[in-house]
Amino acid sequence: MEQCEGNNNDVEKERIIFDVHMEKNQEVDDEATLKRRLAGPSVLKSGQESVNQERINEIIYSASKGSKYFEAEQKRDLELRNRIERVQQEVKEYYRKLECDKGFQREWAERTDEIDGYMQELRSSRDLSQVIVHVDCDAFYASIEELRNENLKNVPMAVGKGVLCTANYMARKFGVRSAMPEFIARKLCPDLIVIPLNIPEYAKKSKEIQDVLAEYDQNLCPASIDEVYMNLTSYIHLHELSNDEDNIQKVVTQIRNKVLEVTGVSVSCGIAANKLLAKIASNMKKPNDQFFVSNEAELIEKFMFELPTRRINGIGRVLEQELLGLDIKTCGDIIHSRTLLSYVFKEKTFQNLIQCSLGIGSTIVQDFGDSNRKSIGSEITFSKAITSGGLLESKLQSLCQSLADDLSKRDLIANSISIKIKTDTFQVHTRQKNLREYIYNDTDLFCEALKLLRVEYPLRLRLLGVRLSKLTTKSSYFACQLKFSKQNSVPCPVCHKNLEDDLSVVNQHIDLCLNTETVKTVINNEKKGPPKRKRNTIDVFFRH
DNA sequence: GCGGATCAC
DNA sequence: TATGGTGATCCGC
Repeated sequence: MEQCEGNNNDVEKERIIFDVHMEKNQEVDDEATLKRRLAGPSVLKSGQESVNQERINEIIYSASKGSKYFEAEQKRDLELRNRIERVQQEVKEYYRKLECDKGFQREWAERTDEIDGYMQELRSSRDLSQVIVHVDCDAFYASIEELRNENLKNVPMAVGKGVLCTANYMARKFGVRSAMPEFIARKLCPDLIVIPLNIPEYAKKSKEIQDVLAEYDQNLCPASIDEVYMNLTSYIHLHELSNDEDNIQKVVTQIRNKVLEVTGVSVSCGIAANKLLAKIASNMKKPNDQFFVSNEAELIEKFMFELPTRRINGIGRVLEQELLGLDIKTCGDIIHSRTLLSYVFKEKTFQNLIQCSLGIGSTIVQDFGDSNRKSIGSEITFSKAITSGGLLESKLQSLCQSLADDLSKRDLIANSISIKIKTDTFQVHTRQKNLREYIYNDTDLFCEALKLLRVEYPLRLRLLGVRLSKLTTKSSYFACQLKFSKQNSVPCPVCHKNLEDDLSVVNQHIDLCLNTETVKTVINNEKKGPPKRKRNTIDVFFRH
């Protein structure tokens, strides 16, 4: 009973804090959240420390006002704020029940115990034995363009077409950022030089960088064109280096110097015991520097405690706002409000929040390459909205053609197709269909995509896309074929007819037969691939 | 299974 | 005047 009263006092305190927070929230200017939204997702990127964010947001806001994009964003912002308000009302109700509803008090206390048990399990599963480094190239595309043309080094410059992909640090001082439309960037920085994309160059440089890094870890895991995870544990062992911070820092400094020397690109590194922490760490000291996170559990949790939620990979603008609506700013706040959050969010989201806030993450650094691919697609934005009809359908056809090329390059066939459309009011829709047959050539893609598209007429589109999923490789089919092969004749696994043992003959025949359930089953059995990586989930939760 | 929404880069 | 392309995942229905 005593404990129960203690809890009640705590609840009372929480409720008062929350009410004060809600009152403060009411005072926030209605346009403030929209201004932040329009400022884009990369506001907290490095190189922005010295800019006057308020002023920049004001310029972006007035430059956007009146456009269809603006109106669409305004609508989304309103929906988000309504959602947040609904959750806040829910929370008020929880606090009300906590004050007077004995049954709910008990449930809440039990839930808290359960969560604490879950956290203990998570903590005991912590693997702190690995030395993992996240390598992140600084302003990657921009730094490559500077290597290609030295004159660009001393001027504000960005890379992209219509929308910017990245900006050099000089441009960032003006508030120019990735994902920003060019015309707004020019308002912020009239002298901005904008360079068109040279993706093949960037891919080449990316490979060069990976080649240097591979000397330290052969199994390195590229996370994107400009990011790599590596595991230095073996390297340190092999070179009989001691495992202390000093030594690790030295090795990473050496790696960064080597990358810079060989490729001309500066990188930032995060060093930690898992990928989650390493990723956060590489962002702590950008550009051209490194940050070390201890591998002692206590220090890790201390590090996470003060960390703003947004720094976690996977917590974006929306979830950040939703959390702020509950007065949650840091990972420490997440842990503190854990019971409430277990009511507010779904199981997956909740567990992820708790895990991340404890600084627990995967230690698996392994490149699955293309074998893990779930979908492949192609989409295009039109310079002017296109209405239903021949022109739109010819655009669809060329999308299907390029997609078919991609498929054949990767030896893939697909069992599901979807189209994506964005109307001239920036509303996005997808239409998906599972197929009875595997498809891969442009004609079949176009035929299926066209059916999905025509249903939606009449349309006025600013974007059209096609995406394929339920993929498998043609070669997995070859493997299946070999299994069945005999000396000089091969039975077709579909119709069991004996075929001449000649690759092209068999291939042609099976292409024709590929639409039967039999083959689909065999192919799926052959496929399977590496086991799916699972999060450390413990299902003590939400058994009902 | 489908469609919308969110997220990363 | 004007706001990208590719891929993944989660959630509600």
